[in-house]
Amino acid sequence: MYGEPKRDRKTERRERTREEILDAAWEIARAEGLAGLTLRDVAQRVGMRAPSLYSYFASKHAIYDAMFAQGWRRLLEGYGEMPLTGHPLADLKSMTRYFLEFSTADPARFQLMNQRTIPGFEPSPESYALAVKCLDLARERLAALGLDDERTLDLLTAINAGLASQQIANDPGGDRWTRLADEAMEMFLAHVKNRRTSDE
Amino acid sequence: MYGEPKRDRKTERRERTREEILDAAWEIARAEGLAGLTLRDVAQRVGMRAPSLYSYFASKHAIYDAMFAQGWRRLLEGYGEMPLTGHPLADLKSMTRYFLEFSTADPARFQLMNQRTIPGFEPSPESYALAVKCLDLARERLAALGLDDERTLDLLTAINAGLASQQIANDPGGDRWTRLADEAMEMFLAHVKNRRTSDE
DNA sequence: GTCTATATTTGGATAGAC
DNA sequence: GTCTATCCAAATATAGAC
Repeated sequence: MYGEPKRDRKTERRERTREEILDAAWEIARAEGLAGLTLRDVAQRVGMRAPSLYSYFASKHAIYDAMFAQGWRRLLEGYGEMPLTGHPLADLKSMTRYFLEFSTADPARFQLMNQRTIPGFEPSPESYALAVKCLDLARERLAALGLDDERTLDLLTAINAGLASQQIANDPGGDRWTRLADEAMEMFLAHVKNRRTSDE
Repeated sequence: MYGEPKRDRKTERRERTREEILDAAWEIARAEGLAGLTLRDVAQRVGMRAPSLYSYFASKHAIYDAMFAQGWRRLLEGYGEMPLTGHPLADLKSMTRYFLEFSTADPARFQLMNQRTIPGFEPSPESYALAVKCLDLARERLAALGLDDERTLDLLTAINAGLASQQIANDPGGDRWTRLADEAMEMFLAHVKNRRTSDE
């Protein structure tokens, strides 16, 4: 009896290869479009043949699913590490700016995370849970600013998604919509503040 | 010399068939997803074989292009026929509501018109001109309400696109975001009015 | 775990008869 | 203008050797 080894080198190696494959998939999605992803191309980029990928992922959709999870996990981490001030307007601006940078930096990723465009693909419950967790964090952050109802959160996500999607579709690489981020947050905050006072 | 016939029956018939084909294409896009469109399926639905479609459209992308044009033409007509009151808030609400109904009624159409999701597809200049014309109309309408700068228009399109895209992606068939339309327009109008007075 | 070979399906597009 | 026949290419996925 030796007990459990502290690290499972085999599992680690496997996990590294899985990430290599995902990195390659992202590169191809960025270059060819999300729907232009093919297993042959992914395999070639990691120096394999297409069938070998099946040792790491059960299907092409499983790769999309892992990418979906990776995207949301990264955004969640980014939000988690963001320094906040407690000043509503400043924090809203920071979060929106971060979301827009994250989104426009990789339109294919935005498409996978936020739009339903690959026929037949639906994220697994585990992957979807990460998206939910990310929204939960946003909800907490809003609540910390004194904004705690669901409608407010939905309005905010619509504004942010709209800015990102217009930027990506109609001015890729530019800043025609991303530069409206601060103004949009001023508008949003003034609105929700005003609504609260007029409720009293 | 008989002069020109008033109607070219051949051209008319051809045009009718083209529209039949497009109708079929829309049905399939709605059922299978925009990217799930195939020439075989389209042909079958109009009672043809796939190669026969090439008498009407030069390629699959040409079909997408015609669909793109059709979508924007219809939205343009809808906006054109809309009765307006001259009251900014009421008119903004009407236009946004109309856009959201139009968009959520056919997610595949929204995807084709507003997102860049089909690898390799770009609308022809003539088709794109319709999208521009539609935006021009929105610009005029805003100007008639006293809102005449580009930033304001961009902010409005972002809000509307965001509401539609969130509704379609995260609550298809529901009204979680579309029901925010009126509130969003109140927020938007209050903001642009306030900006003008604080400019003076 | 990776490969070759291949099954299987599919889809866009063309040639040429009728 | 529609068809049959076919091309050509691509893509996912599996079987089985090494």
